[in-house]
Amino acid sequence: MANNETLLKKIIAHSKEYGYIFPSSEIYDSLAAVYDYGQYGVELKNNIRNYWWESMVHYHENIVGIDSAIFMHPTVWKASGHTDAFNDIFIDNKDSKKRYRVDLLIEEHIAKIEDKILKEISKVSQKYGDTFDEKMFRTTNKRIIEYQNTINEINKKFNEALDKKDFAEIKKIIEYLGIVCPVSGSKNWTEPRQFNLMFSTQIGSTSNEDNGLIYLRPETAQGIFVNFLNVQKSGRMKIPFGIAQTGKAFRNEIVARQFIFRMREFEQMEMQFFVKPGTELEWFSYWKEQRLKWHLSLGIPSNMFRYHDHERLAHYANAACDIEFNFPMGFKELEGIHSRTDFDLKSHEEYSGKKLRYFDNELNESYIPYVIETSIGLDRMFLAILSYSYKEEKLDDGSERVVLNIPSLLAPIKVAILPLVKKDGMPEKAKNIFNSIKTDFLCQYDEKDAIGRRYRRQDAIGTPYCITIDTQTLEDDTVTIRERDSMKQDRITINEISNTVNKRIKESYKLAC
RNA sequence: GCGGAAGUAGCUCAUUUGGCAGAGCGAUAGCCUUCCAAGCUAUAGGUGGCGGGUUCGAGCCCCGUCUUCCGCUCCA
Repeated sequence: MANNETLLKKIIAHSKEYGYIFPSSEIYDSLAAVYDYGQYGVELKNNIRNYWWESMVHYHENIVGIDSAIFMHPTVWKASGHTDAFNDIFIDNKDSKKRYRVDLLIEEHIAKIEDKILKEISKVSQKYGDTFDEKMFRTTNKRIIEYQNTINEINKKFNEALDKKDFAEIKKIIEYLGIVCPVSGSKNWTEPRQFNLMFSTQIGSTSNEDNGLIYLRPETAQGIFVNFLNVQKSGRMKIPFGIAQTGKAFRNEIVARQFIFRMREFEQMEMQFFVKPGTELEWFSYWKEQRLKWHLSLGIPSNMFRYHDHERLAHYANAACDIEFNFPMGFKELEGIHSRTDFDLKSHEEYSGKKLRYFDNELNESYIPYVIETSIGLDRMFLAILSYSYKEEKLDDGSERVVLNIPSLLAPIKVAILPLVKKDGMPEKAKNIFNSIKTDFLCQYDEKDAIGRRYRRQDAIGTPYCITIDTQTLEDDTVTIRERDSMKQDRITINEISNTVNKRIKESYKLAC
């Protein structure tokens, strides 16, 4: 564990030193849990996004992409459940330092009372056997009626306080009920507090009641759902079909840490797949499998990944699974695959009053499609690639090197062009080569310092191929091509550079569809 | 948000009763070098996180604040 902690630290330091990731607004002491991508970071990030986009949108004729706005009508978030679900009220126990969701504390308390009712019932039902009438008993037994009244009373008071956002009243209820912290056993509570997980801002001219209060989207999925009909009709899409989107999302995390794993501003790559009701679980397992294949296609070993099936499901799902990656902090969620049922479209139908249905010619009827969601964090994928790639190697000659074994398809710089020495016309020759292949790959020219040191520099930023120009190049137009991982060199002609690099990159991954 | 540790050059770290702020690596320019870091010369780079206080004098002591790291509740 200690090793893994230092590994993450090393990756963070390496990212900063070599232009991958910088803390946001660093000269002003940074902004917590916000990061900027540097000159190599942006290339890697773009390459990951492109690979995802091509695998999802270009290689599937029944999946199309969109790019919806970050600003959305505020009602979208009422319909999605975010306005309520992401506005939980928390309370801290001062002794155990534990934080609890107030509604869950109350729920637990109510569950205890319900337990008492059930005990009463089972006691009596054993006595009377088959002739026992539970309904009758519930409505007539004095004790049960009392319990039930208590429950109703708590619910009523709590909901009233919630509606009014009356935090003082909420605290009173908790104190009145004598709820104790399960850990410390004390009733030493802080004031209840609200953590709004959505960022809000003002927009001038919306017509809603809150004076133009709108939110930055906490997920990109809703942009897909509200455009479901637009895309389906304009694209003449037939079920099953998918809509994909990548883009920024924003969440005001209570605790945002672990580098770019959990940021306030992050980027998602989501695909919502619309299917016939009743077929959703088949499609769920299909996409579960497909998405893992996509990860493995990059050549990262399969033991770095694992599935994690959800036991407790979110309000909108009837099946859910994470693909977890073995980050330096351990196995953590990288991608989620959810069977979202018809929750979102149905809810948008209710709130918007617009029919969001699909007419199925085979069945000769219309229905609200069910949805399978694949949702991956781009920044998390970035961190996965980086933490898999970062290696400190001890070489045979006793020296050490730090290398990023980034899958070459995703590497920021693909080719470095290096004159062996800075004289005898080698720099000029090298610049000619640079100019002739710069339209094929992102290249970098470097003539400073000894050749070995330049190789190490390229290793450190993860450049898979180095082309070196030497005396022989001047005689017969051949160069050496050096592989980052093996450090082996081959001699090829200048004309072969593009094809060779292309071929080797293609061989390094299995096309994912 | 709460508790614990830390913050000195781009990076890693020195600088002790409180007395002129330093080194290595890196960077830049040049020299030397014909294939895997650590050859030579020169140069740049610091209001010691920031703000206040104590003191003749603060990087060091005190207070506040910000940021980062480590532990606790949600999520992609």
